[in-house]
Amino acid sequence: MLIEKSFTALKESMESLKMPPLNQEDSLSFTEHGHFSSNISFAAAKVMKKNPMEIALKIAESMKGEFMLSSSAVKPGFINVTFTDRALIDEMKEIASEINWGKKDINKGKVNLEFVSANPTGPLVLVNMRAGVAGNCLAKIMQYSGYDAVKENYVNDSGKQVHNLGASILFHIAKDKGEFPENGYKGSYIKDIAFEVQKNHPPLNWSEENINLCADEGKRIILESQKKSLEKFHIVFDSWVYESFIRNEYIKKTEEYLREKKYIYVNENAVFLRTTDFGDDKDRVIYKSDGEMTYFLPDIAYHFYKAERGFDRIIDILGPDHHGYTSRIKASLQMLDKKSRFDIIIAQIVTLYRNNEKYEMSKRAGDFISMDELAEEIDPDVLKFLVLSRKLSQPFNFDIEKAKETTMDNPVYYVQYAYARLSSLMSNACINSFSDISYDYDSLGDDSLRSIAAKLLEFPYTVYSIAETYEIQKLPTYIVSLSSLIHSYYHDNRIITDDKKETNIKISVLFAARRILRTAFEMIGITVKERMEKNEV
RNA sequence: GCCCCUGUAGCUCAGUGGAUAGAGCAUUUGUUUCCUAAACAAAGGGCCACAAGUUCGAUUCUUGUCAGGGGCACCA
Repeated sequence: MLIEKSFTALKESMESLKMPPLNQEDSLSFTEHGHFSSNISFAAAKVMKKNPMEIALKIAESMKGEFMLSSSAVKPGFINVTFTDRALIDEMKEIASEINWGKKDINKGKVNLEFVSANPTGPLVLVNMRAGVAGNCLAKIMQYSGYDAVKENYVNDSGKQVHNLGASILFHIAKDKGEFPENGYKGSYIKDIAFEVQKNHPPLNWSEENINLCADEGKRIILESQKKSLEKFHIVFDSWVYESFIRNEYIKKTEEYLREKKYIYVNENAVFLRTTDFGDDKDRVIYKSDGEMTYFLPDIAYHFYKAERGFDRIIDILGPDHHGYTSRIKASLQMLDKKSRFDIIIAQIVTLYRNNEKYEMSKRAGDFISMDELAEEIDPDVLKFLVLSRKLSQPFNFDIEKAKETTMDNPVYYVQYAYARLSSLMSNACINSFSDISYDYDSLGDDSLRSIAAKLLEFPYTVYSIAETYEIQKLPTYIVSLSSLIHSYYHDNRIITDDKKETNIKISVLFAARRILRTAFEMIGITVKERMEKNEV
């Protein structure tokens, strides 16, 4: 890859000048001043205590490589490199011919990516959709960047909330029922489940045993429907971990370990964990004074289980309600003394508006819009693109009516249209694969075509950076800006002409652009359309 | 009270320790050629909340102020 070659040239230049070794990748930026820009001279200037401009001049002068048209030092000390057309054309060929162009083939380690992890007590809601789409996308980004990513869903299938679910269901069945359970679930789906359970069982009276039976049936039915909801968005997991399994297999082990390490103490009959030793603002209870276990211990045990499976990195994408929860889970992971890197990403709240009015939601009261219902109103492709375009750590507000009204101006159609235009060109020009294109010429002709070619070089680096920073919105931003270049070029230029050579030159770049678009679409999970169906709006 | 997040164009939001701060929508104007205007081009619109500090340089980092949002548990 050209950018790799540039790094090498930069490194060799700095070595020959006896400059300190610095991480070149950190200093990479893509600007309009060249195909490759670096501000490494500023970093070097700090270490060497010299003028950055002076350093930049030396580096620019000594950088070597036949792929470079020029390398220059500018103003305060930037280094800009411009590639030759010949080198860009060779790069277009690489993109076209290598199926996984840009994908890192070195193994950077195993990653566990946990997301969604909803309680099996009701339909998945909007923030689950947000986290699901983001997690799915992030896993693909990690894989492209050289990581071996495992997508995991944790199911809280035991504990109090499941008991409440069972009681809420049985309430609609048992004749001798009492009051509606405190903290019970009120959604209408509960009645549907109750009806289902009633069909398969003899009349049930109010008893602990029957509550558990209803809970089991409820969990099963809800999990099935959650899976279906996820499938609508093509969210698929590699691994499902059940809390019941963790409770049986890992709680004891974890507790013994923590006790041995003396992180546990008793105060007023309650059992505490010294999370303050690792930065939490207060110690947390793992057994209440009535002897009941809190949810915290199974969660630690679950992370113990994760760490034990040899992941180099563990990532949790959590909902907004876990905001105050991150410091204690991080503390507990440090207690386990595993060397895995551990990151928590909070997927912020999704708030719906209808005609500028906020739509208040409460899951427990049964008043909410599920991700299924939303998918019925708005095309999942549109939702995915919208959701991924916003920073995950920021609250996401949008108006359903507006999202429907403005479909004409929706960015997802914009980018799909760019792809469809390219596909049409390829079929008109009878190009089925890169072998139909000739790459034996030395000029790209004009700057607008050159800038599309240069934009393609950015793609892998955009992806790699997301794998480290989790700023997924950079991918949609990239796709939109590439699409914009394509639309603009398409509008201004006739691509297929009688001049075979010129046609071929244009096609060589556009074929590669189409390749990159396709890879990017697959990463964010939107449909790749060879042609657009005209919408009646 | 304590903690976290946010404040960038009329609106919804990107972005960055550096080279002229961007996009979409909205407004005004112009452009229809392979997949079609679901597109392109141009114009207007900004004390990057405010103030101080850090340095060669801050919209970006630090602190404070003001404003908005979210979270605090022997609930899950």
